[in-house]
Amino acid sequence: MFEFKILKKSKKSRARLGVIKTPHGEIETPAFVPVATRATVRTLESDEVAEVGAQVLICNTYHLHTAPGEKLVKKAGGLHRFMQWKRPLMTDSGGFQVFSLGFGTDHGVGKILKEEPERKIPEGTQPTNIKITDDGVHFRSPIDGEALFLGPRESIRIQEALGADIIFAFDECPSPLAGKEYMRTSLERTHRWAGMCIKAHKTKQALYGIVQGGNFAPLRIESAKIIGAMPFQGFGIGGEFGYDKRSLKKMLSAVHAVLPQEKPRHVLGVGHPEDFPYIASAGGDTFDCIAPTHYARRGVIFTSLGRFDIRNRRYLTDQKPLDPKCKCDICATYSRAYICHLLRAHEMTGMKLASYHNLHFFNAQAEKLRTRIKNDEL
RNA sequence: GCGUCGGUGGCAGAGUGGUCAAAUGCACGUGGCUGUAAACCACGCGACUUCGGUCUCCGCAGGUUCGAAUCCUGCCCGACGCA
Repeated sequence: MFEFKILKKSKKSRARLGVIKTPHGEIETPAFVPVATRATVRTLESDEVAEVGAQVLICNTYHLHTAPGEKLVKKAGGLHRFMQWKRPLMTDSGGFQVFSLGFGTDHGVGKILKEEPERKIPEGTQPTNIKITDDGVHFRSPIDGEALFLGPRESIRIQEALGADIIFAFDECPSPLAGKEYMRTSLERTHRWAGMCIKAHKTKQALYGIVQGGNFAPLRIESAKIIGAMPFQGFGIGGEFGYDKRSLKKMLSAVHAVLPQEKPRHVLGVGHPEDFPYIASAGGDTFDCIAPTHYARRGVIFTSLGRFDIRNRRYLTDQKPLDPKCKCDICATYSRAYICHLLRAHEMTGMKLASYHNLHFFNAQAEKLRTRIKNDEL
Protein backbone atom coordinates (compact mmCIF):
# COMPACT_ATOMS: atom_id res chain seq x y z
CA MET A 1 0.00 0.00 0.00
CA PHE A 2 1.50 3.19 -1.21
CA GLU A 3 -0.31 6.26 -2.35
CA PHE A 4 0.41 9.89 -3.06
CA LYS A 5 -2.32 12.43 -2.95
CA ILE A 6 -1.90 16.02 -4.03
CA LEU A 7 -4.11 18.19 -1.87
CA LYS A 8 -3.28 21.50 -3.44
CA LYS A 9 -1.20 22.90 -6.25
CA SER A 10 0.25 26.34 -5.90
CA LYS A 11 -0.70 28.94 -8.46
CA LYS A 12 2.52 30.81 -7.85
CA SER A 13 4.99 28.02 -8.36
CA ARG A 14 5.38 24.29 -8.87
CA ALA A 15 4.84 23.80 -5.14
CA ARG A 16 2.28 21.28 -4.06
CA LEU A 17 0.77 20.22 -0.79
CA GLY A 18 0.33 16.51 -0.49
CA VAL A 19 0.24 13.38 1.57
CA ILE A 20 2.14 10.15 1.03
CA LYS A 21 0.39 7.13 2.46
CA THR A 22 2.55 4.21 3.51
CA PRO A 23 2.03 1.05 5.57
CA HIS A 24 3.51 2.91 8.52
CA GLY A 25 1.44 6.04 8.26
CA GLU A 26 1.21 9.22 6.33
CA ILE A 27 3.69 11.89 5.41
CA GLU A 28 2.44 15.42 4.94
CA THR A 29 4.42 17.03 2.17
CA PRO A 30 6.55 18.97 1.58
CA ALA A 31 8.42 17.15 4.33
CA PHE A 32 11.93 17.25 5.67
CA VAL A 33 13.49 13.81 6.09
CA PRO A 34 16.10 13.44 8.85
CA VAL A 35 18.96 11.11 8.07
CA ALA A 36 19.36 7.93 10.12
CA THR A 37 22.20 6.32 8.21
CA ARG A 38 22.91 3.44 10.58
CA ALA A 39 19.34 3.10 11.82
CA THR A 40 19.66 5.98 14.20
CA VAL A 41 19.39 9.71 14.03
CA ARG A 42 22.68 10.19 15.84
CA THR A 43 22.45 10.95 19.56
CA LEU A 44 18.65 10.70 19.60
CA GLU A 45 16.26 7.92 20.51
CA SER A 46 13.54 7.10 18.03
CA ASP A 47 10.89 8.48 20.40
CA GLU A 48 12.72 11.78 20.57
CA VAL A 49 12.95 11.97 16.80
CA ALA A 50 9.19 11.52 16.66
CA GLU A 51 8.74 14.12 19.38
CA VAL A 52 10.69 16.61 17.38
CA GLY A 53 8.23 16.30 14.51
CA ALA A 54 9.97 13.99 12.07
CA GLN A 55 7.49 12.15 9.89
CA VAL A 56 9.87 9.89 8.04
CA LEU A 57 13.55 8.93 8.19
CA ILE A 58 16.04 7.73 5.63
CA CYS A 59 18.49 4.94 6.47
CA ASN A 60 21.37 3.69 4.37
CA THR A 61 21.76 0.43 2.50
CA TYR A 62 25.54 0.46 2.27
CA HIS A 63 26.12 1.23 5.91
CA LEU A 64 23.46 -1.14 7.23
CA HIS A 65 24.76 -3.90 5.02
CA THR A 66 28.21 -3.34 6.51
CA ALA A 67 26.82 -3.36 10.03
CA PRO A 68 24.86 -5.11 11.33
CA GLY A 69 23.91 -6.66 7.99
CA GLU A 70 20.45 -6.92 6.47
CA LYS A 71 20.02 -10.52 7.58
CA LEU A 72 20.26 -9.53 11.19
CA VAL A 73 17.89 -6.61 10.70
CA LYS A 74 15.40 -8.87 8.99
CA LYS A 75 15.65 -11.38 11.80
CA ALA A 76 15.02 -8.57 14.25
CA GLY A 77 11.73 -7.95 12.50
CA GLY A 78 12.81 -5.37 9.95
CA LEU A 79 14.16 -1.86 10.29
CA HIS A 80 11.06 -0.40 11.91
CA ARG A 81 11.00 -2.91 14.69
CA PHE A 82 14.78 -3.01 15.02
CA MET A 83 15.02 0.70 15.69
CA GLN A 84 11.58 1.08 17.23
CA TRP A 85 10.51 3.71 14.74
CA LYS A 86 6.81 3.44 14.05
CA ARG A 87 6.48 5.94 11.25
CA PRO A 88 7.50 5.64 7.58
CA LEU A 89 11.07 4.87 6.58
CA MET A 90 13.12 5.21 3.44
CA THR A 91 16.39 3.53 2.62
CA ASP A 92 18.94 5.12 0.35
CA SER A 93 20.37 2.65 -2.13
CA GLY A 94 24.10 3.08 -1.54
CA GLY A 95 24.41 5.17 -4.69
CA PHE A 96 25.65 8.14 -2.71
CA GLN A 97 28.54 6.07 -1.35
CA VAL A 98 29.71 5.56 -4.92
CA PHE A 99 30.52 9.24 -4.77
CA SER A 100 31.35 9.83 -1.11
CA LEU A 101 33.73 6.88 -0.86
CA GLY A 102 34.96 7.36 -4.42
CA PHE A 103 35.71 10.68 -6.05
CA GLY A 104 34.39 12.55 -3.03
CA THR A 105 37.19 11.10 -0.92
CA ASP A 106 39.75 11.38 -3.72
CA HIS A 107 39.18 15.09 -4.24
CA GLY A 108 38.10 15.98 -0.72
CA VAL A 109 34.85 17.52 -1.91
CA GLY A 110 31.19 17.23 -1.04
CA LYS A 111 28.52 16.95 -3.67
CA ILE A 112 27.66 20.64 -3.54
CA LEU A 113 30.43 23.12 -4.21
CA LYS A 114 30.60 26.77 -3.26
CA GLU A 115 31.79 28.04 -6.59
CA GLU A 116 31.82 27.08 -10.22
CA PRO A 117 33.81 23.86 -10.24
CA GLU A 118 36.66 23.23 -12.58
CA ARG A 119 35.35 20.01 -14.04
CA LYS A 120 38.17 17.65 -14.55
CA ILE A 121 37.12 14.03 -14.22
CA PRO A 122 37.37 12.60 -17.72
CA GLU A 123 35.33 9.71 -18.97
CA GLY A 124 36.74 6.32 -18.08
CA THR A 125 38.42 7.49 -14.88
CA GLN A 126 38.02 5.33 -11.79
CA PRO A 127 38.14 6.51 -8.19
CA THR A 128 41.13 5.36 -6.14
CA ASN A 129 39.40 3.05 -3.70
CA ILE A 130 36.37 1.75 -5.56
CA LYS A 131 35.74 0.35 -8.98
CA ILE A 132 32.64 1.18 -10.98
CA THR A 133 31.60 -1.44 -13.55
CA ASP A 134 28.54 -1.95 -15.70
CA ASP A 135 27.18 -4.44 -13.17
CA GLY A 136 27.76 -2.42 -10.05
CA VAL A 137 30.42 -1.08 -7.77
CA HIS A 138 33.29 -2.79 -6.00
CA PHE A 139 33.76 -1.00 -2.71
CA ARG A 140 36.54 -1.34 -0.24
CA SER A 141 35.64 -0.30 3.26
CA PRO A 142 37.79 2.67 4.28
CA ILE A 143 37.73 1.32 7.83
CA ASP A 144 38.90 -2.26 7.49
CA GLY A 145 39.47 -2.65 3.77
CA GLU A 146 36.69 -5.19 3.47
CA ALA A 147 35.55 -5.77 -0.09
CA LEU A 148 31.91 -5.23 -0.88
CA PHE A 149 30.07 -5.41 -4.17
CA LEU A 150 26.89 -3.45 -4.62
CA GLY A 151 24.90 -3.33 -7.83
CA PRO A 152 21.23 -2.77 -8.64
CA ARG A 153 20.21 -6.33 -7.75
CA GLU A 154 22.25 -6.40 -4.56
CA SER A 155 20.95 -3.04 -3.43
CA ILE A 156 17.34 -3.99 -4.02
CA ARG A 157 17.79 -7.35 -2.31
CA ILE A 158 19.30 -5.62 0.75
CA GLN A 159 16.65 -2.93 0.82
CA GLU A 160 13.93 -5.54 0.64
CA ALA A 161 15.44 -7.34 3.59
CA LEU A 162 15.68 -4.09 5.54
CA GLY A 163 12.01 -3.41 4.86
CA ALA A 164 11.65 0.37 4.59
CA ASP A 165 8.42 1.75 3.10
CA ILE A 166 10.23 3.60 0.35
CA ILE A 167 13.37 2.30 -1.32
CA PHE A 168 15.60 3.83 -3.96
CA ALA A 169 17.08 2.52 -7.17
CA PHE A 170 20.83 2.01 -7.14
CA ASP A 171 22.51 4.88 -8.95
CA GLU A 172 25.86 6.55 -9.27
CA CYS A 173 25.84 9.89 -7.57
CA PRO A 174 28.29 11.72 -9.83
CA SER A 175 30.97 14.05 -8.53
CA PRO A 176 30.45 17.78 -9.09
CA LEU A 177 33.90 17.60 -10.67
CA ALA A 178 32.76 15.11 -13.32
CA GLY A 179 33.25 16.31 -16.85
CA LYS A 180 30.37 16.21 -19.31
CA GLU A 181 31.51 13.02 -21.02
CA TYR A 182 31.93 11.27 -17.71
CA MET A 183 28.49 12.49 -16.72
CA ARG A 184 26.87 11.15 -19.84
CA THR A 185 28.40 7.69 -19.48
CA SER A 186 27.55 7.60 -15.79
CA LEU A 187 24.01 8.70 -16.52
CA GLU A 188 23.46 5.96 -19.05
CA ARG A 189 24.73 3.44 -16.55
CA THR A 190 22.41 4.80 -13.88
CA HIS A 191 19.52 4.50 -16.30
CA ARG A 192 20.43 0.90 -17.10
CA TRP A 193 20.65 0.15 -13.42
CA ALA A 194 17.20 1.71 -12.91
CA GLY A 195 15.72 -0.87 -15.27
CA MET A 196 17.56 -3.64 -13.46
CA CYS A 197 16.22 -2.41 -10.13
CA ILE A 198 12.65 -2.54 -11.39
CA LYS A 199 13.23 -6.07 -12.62
CA ALA A 200 14.79 -7.17 -9.35
CA HIS A 201 12.13 -5.56 -7.19
CA LYS A 202 9.70 -8.13 -5.74
CA THR A 203 8.09 -6.62 -2.65
CA LYS A 204 5.35 -4.05 -2.18
CA GLN A 205 7.76 -1.40 -0.98
CA ALA A 206 7.54 1.76 -3.05
CA LEU A 207 10.52 1.98 -5.39
CA TYR A 208 11.79 5.41 -6.41
CA GLY A 209 13.93 5.88 -9.51
CA ILE A 210 16.72 8.42 -9.42
CA VAL A 211 17.25 11.26 -11.88
CA GLN A 212 20.84 12.37 -12.35
CA GLY A 213 22.67 14.59 -14.82
CA GLY A 214 24.53 16.97 -12.57
CA ASN A 215 24.46 20.62 -13.49
CA PHE A 216 23.95 19.84 -17.19
CA ALA A 217 20.39 20.86 -18.01
CA PRO A 218 20.00 18.78 -21.18
CA LEU A 219 21.23 15.67 -19.35
CA ARG A 220 18.90 16.36 -16.45
CA ILE A 221 15.92 16.70 -18.77
CA GLU A 222 16.88 13.57 -20.64
CA SER A 223 17.26 11.68 -17.39
CA ALA A 224 13.91 12.91 -16.12
CA LYS A 225 12.26 11.74 -19.32
CA ILE A 226 13.82 8.28 -19.20
CA ILE A 227 13.42 7.66 -15.47
CA GLY A 228 10.02 9.36 -15.46
CA ALA A 229 8.75 6.94 -18.09
CA MET A 230 9.70 3.90 -16.04
CA PRO A 231 7.18 2.28 -13.68
CA PHE A 232 8.55 3.76 -10.46
CA GLN A 233 6.22 4.87 -7.69
CA GLY A 234 8.18 8.00 -7.05
CA PHE A 235 11.40 9.71 -8.00
CA GLY A 236 14.58 10.80 -6.34
CA ILE A 237 16.57 13.66 -7.76
CA GLY A 238 20.23 13.22 -6.89
CA GLY A 239 23.63 14.72 -7.41
CA GLU A 240 24.46 18.38 -7.66
CA PHE A 241 22.47 21.26 -9.06
CA GLY A 242 25.09 23.89 -9.52
CA TYR A 243 26.86 26.07 -7.05
CA ASP A 244 24.20 28.63 -6.29
CA LYS A 245 20.65 28.45 -5.00
CA ARG A 246 19.09 29.84 -8.14
CA SER A 247 20.47 27.07 -10.28
CA LEU A 248 19.15 24.56 -7.75
CA LYS A 249 15.65 25.92 -8.20
CA LYS A 250 15.96 26.17 -11.96
CA MET A 251 17.26 22.67 -12.38
CA LEU A 252 14.71 21.14 -10.02
CA SER A 253 11.90 22.98 -11.76
CA ALA A 254 13.03 21.75 -15.13
CA VAL A 255 13.21 18.17 -13.91
CA HIS A 256 9.87 18.35 -12.15
CA ALA A 257 8.23 19.74 -15.26
CA VAL A 258 9.15 16.53 -17.04
CA LEU A 259 8.45 13.97 -14.31
CA PRO A 260 4.91 12.58 -13.95
CA GLN A 261 3.01 15.10 -11.85
CA GLU A 262 1.00 12.58 -9.86
CA LYS A 263 4.03 10.83 -8.38
CA PRO A 264 6.06 12.04 -5.40
CA ARG A 265 9.57 13.46 -5.79
CA HIS A 266 12.31 13.27 -3.25
CA VAL A 267 15.26 15.63 -3.52
CA LEU A 268 18.24 13.67 -2.27
CA GLY A 269 20.64 15.24 0.15
CA VAL A 270 19.71 18.87 -0.13
CA GLY A 271 18.08 20.89 2.60
CA HIS A 272 19.78 23.68 4.45
CA PRO A 273 17.01 25.90 5.79
CA GLU A 274 17.57 28.51 3.09
CA ASP A 275 17.06 25.79 0.46
CA PHE A 276 13.60 24.83 1.68
CA PRO A 277 11.59 27.40 -0.30
CA TYR A 278 13.57 26.67 -3.45
CA ILE A 279 12.98 22.95 -3.16
CA ALA A 280 9.28 23.28 -2.43
CA SER A 281 8.54 25.94 -5.02
CA ALA A 282 10.41 23.86 -7.60
CA GLY A 283 8.03 21.00 -6.90
CA GLY A 284 9.90 18.84 -4.39
CA ASP A 285 7.75 16.81 -2.02
CA THR A 286 10.31 15.37 0.37
CA PHE A 287 14.01 16.06 0.90
CA ASP A 288 16.64 14.83 3.29
CA CYS A 289 19.77 16.43 4.65
CA ILE A 290 22.33 15.55 7.28
CA ALA A 291 22.77 19.20 8.21
CA PRO A 292 20.67 19.44 11.38
CA THR A 293 22.33 16.52 13.14
CA HIS A 294 25.75 16.67 11.50
CA TYR A 295 26.20 20.34 12.33
CA ALA A 296 24.63 20.05 15.76
CA ARG A 297 27.39 17.75 16.97
CA ARG A 298 29.90 20.39 15.91
CA GLY A 299 28.07 23.15 17.72
CA VAL A 300 26.28 24.82 14.82
CA ILE A 301 22.78 25.87 15.84
CA PHE A 302 20.11 26.72 13.26
CA THR A 303 17.63 29.37 14.29
CA SER A 304 15.04 31.74 12.91
CA LEU A 305 17.82 34.33 12.70
CA GLY A 306 20.36 32.14 10.95
CA ARG A 307 23.03 29.85 12.24
CA PHE A 308 25.69 30.36 14.88
CA ASP A 309 28.40 28.42 16.66
CA ILE A 310 27.23 27.77 20.19
CA ARG A 311 30.77 26.81 21.27
CA ASN A 312 31.92 30.39 20.96
CA ARG A 313 33.21 31.72 24.25
CA ARG A 314 30.64 34.47 24.42
CA TYR A 315 27.80 31.99 24.86
CA LEU A 316 29.33 30.71 28.07
CA THR A 317 27.54 33.51 29.90
CA ASP A 318 24.45 33.71 27.71
CA GLN A 319 21.37 32.65 29.64
CA LYS A 320 19.00 32.90 26.67
CA PRO A 321 17.63 29.81 24.92
CA LEU A 322 19.26 28.69 21.66
CA ASP A 323 16.48 30.36 19.68
CA PRO A 324 14.10 32.67 21.57
CA LYS A 325 11.43 32.01 18.95
CA CYS A 326 11.74 28.24 19.11
CA LYS A 327 9.08 26.12 20.74
CA CYS A 328 11.16 23.01 21.31
CA ASP A 329 11.70 21.45 24.73
CA ILE A 330 15.38 22.32 24.68
CA CYS A 331 14.71 26.00 24.15
CA ALA A 332 12.07 25.90 26.85
CA THR A 333 14.46 24.32 29.32
CA TYR A 334 18.14 24.97 28.73
CA SER A 335 20.35 28.02 28.24
CA ARG A 336 22.95 28.69 25.59
CA ALA A 337 25.48 28.83 28.41
CA TYR A 338 24.69 25.26 29.43
CA ILE A 339 24.84 23.86 25.92
CA CYS A 340 27.99 25.85 25.20
CA HIS A 341 29.58 24.38 28.29
CA LEU A 342 28.51 20.83 27.44
CA LEU A 343 29.85 21.01 23.90
CA ARG A 344 33.15 22.51 25.04
CA ALA A 345 33.46 19.77 27.60
CA HIS A 346 32.68 17.22 24.87
CA GLU A 347 29.70 15.95 26.75
CA MET A 348 27.41 13.87 24.58
CA THR A 349 24.39 15.56 26.09
CA GLY A 350 25.48 18.78 24.41
CA MET A 351 25.39 17.10 21.01
CA LYS A 352 22.06 15.60 21.80
CA LEU A 353 20.43 18.84 22.93
CA ALA A 354 21.77 20.63 19.85
CA SER A 355 20.58 17.82 17.57
CA TYR A 356 17.15 17.86 19.13
CA HIS A 357 16.79 21.59 18.67
CA ASN A 358 18.12 21.64 15.10
CA LEU A 359 15.84 18.84 14.06
CA HIS A 360 12.88 20.58 15.61
CA PHE A 361 13.83 23.71 13.75
CA PHE A 362 14.10 21.91 10.41
CA ASN A 363 10.76 20.21 10.87
CA ALA A 364 9.15 23.45 11.95
CA GLN A 365 10.53 25.09 8.82
CA ALA A 366 8.99 22.34 6.71
CA GLU A 367 5.70 22.85 8.44
CA LYS A 368 5.92 26.55 7.61
CA LEU A 369 6.38 25.57 4.00
CA ARG A 370 3.12 23.64 4.09
CA THR A 371 1.32 26.53 5.72
CA ARG A 372 2.65 28.92 3.12
CA ILE A 373 1.39 26.72 0.31
CA LYS A 374 -1.99 26.46 2.02
CA ASN A 375 -2.10 30.23 2.31
CA ASP A 376 -1.13 30.76 -1.32
CA GLU A 377 2.13 32.35 -0.24
CA LEU A 378 4.50 30.04 -2.06
C1' G B 1 70.53 17.81 57.26
C1' C B 2 72.54 14.26 53.48
C1' G B 3 71.69 11.76 48.81
C1' U B 4 69.27 10.86 44.08
C1' C B 5 66.33 12.51 40.21
C1' G B 6 64.04 16.62 38.18
C1' G B 7 62.42 22.02 36.90
C1' U B 8 60.95 23.36 28.83
C1' G B 9 55.56 27.52 25.73
C1' G B 10 48.09 27.61 29.03
C1' C B 11 48.76 22.04 30.48
C1' A B 12 51.18 17.25 29.63
C1' G B 13 55.67 15.99 27.50
C1' A B 14 60.09 15.41 23.65
C1' G B 15 64.76 17.60 22.90
C1' U B 16 70.34 17.20 26.02
C1' G B 17 76.30 21.94 22.21
C1' G B 18 74.71 24.64 16.18
C1' U B 19 69.81 22.12 11.53
C1' C B 20 65.37 25.09 18.17
C1' A B 21 60.70 30.05 18.34
C1' A B 22 61.71 24.53 20.39
C1' A B 23 58.63 17.55 18.27
C1' U B 24 53.93 15.42 19.70
C1' G B 25 49.25 15.43 22.25
C1' C B 26 45.64 18.35 24.82
C1' A B 27 43.52 23.13 25.45
C1' C B 28 42.43 27.60 22.80
C1' G B 29 41.18 30.44 18.08
C1' U B 30 39.48 30.73 12.93
C1' G B 31 37.49 28.37 8.71
C1' G B 32 34.97 24.16 6.37
C1' C B 33 31.00 20.67 6.33
C1' U B 34 23.95 19.66 2.03
C1' G B 35 21.20 11.09 -0.18
C1' U B 36 26.89 10.95 7.28
C1' A B 37 34.24 6.94 6.56
C1' A B 38 32.26 12.99 10.21
C1' A B 39 31.60 13.90 18.80
C1' C B 40 35.13 15.14 12.07
C1' C B 41 38.67 17.87 8.87
C1' A B 42 42.09 22.11 7.60
C1' C B 43 44.83 26.13 9.27
C1' G B 44 46.71 29.19 13.33
C1' C B 45 48.60 29.37 18.31
C1' G B 46 55.96 34.35 21.86
C1' A B 47 56.14 39.63 19.93
C1' C B 48 56.82 42.89 15.85
C1' U B 49 57.09 42.81 10.48
C1' U B 50 57.68 46.78 4.34
C1' C B 51 56.57 38.92 5.00
C1' G B 52 62.70 39.22 3.53
C1' G B 53 63.25 39.05 8.31
C1' U B 54 64.03 41.38 13.41
C1' C B 55 63.69 40.82 18.65
C1' U B 56 62.60 38.02 23.25
C1' C B 57 62.50 32.80 25.06
C1' C B 58 63.51 26.56 28.02
C1' G B 59 63.33 27.92 37.24
C1' C B 60 66.97 32.36 38.73
C1' A B 61 72.04 34.43 38.51
C1' G B 62 76.75 33.92 36.68
C1' G B 63 80.39 31.21 33.65
C1' U B 64 82.70 28.02 29.53
C1' U B 65 82.22 28.32 24.06
C1' C B 66 82.59 31.26 17.64
C1' G B 67 77.71 29.25 19.32
C1' A B 68 73.91 26.98 25.30
C1' A B 69 67.15 24.75 26.43
C1' U B 70 71.43 21.45 26.09
C1' C B 71 78.14 21.82 29.51
C1' C B 72 80.06 24.08 34.52
C1' U B 73 79.18 26.87 39.38
C1' G B 74 75.93 28.93 42.94
C1' C B 75 70.97 29.82 44.42
C1' C B 76 65.58 28.80 44.50
C1' C B 77 61.70 25.10 43.98
C1' G B 78 59.63 19.88 43.58
C1' A B 79 59.52 14.40 44.05
C1' C B 80 61.60 10.24 46.24
C1' G B 81 65.08 7.83 49.62
C1' C B 82 68.12 7.99 54.11
C1' A B 83 68.65 10.25 58.80
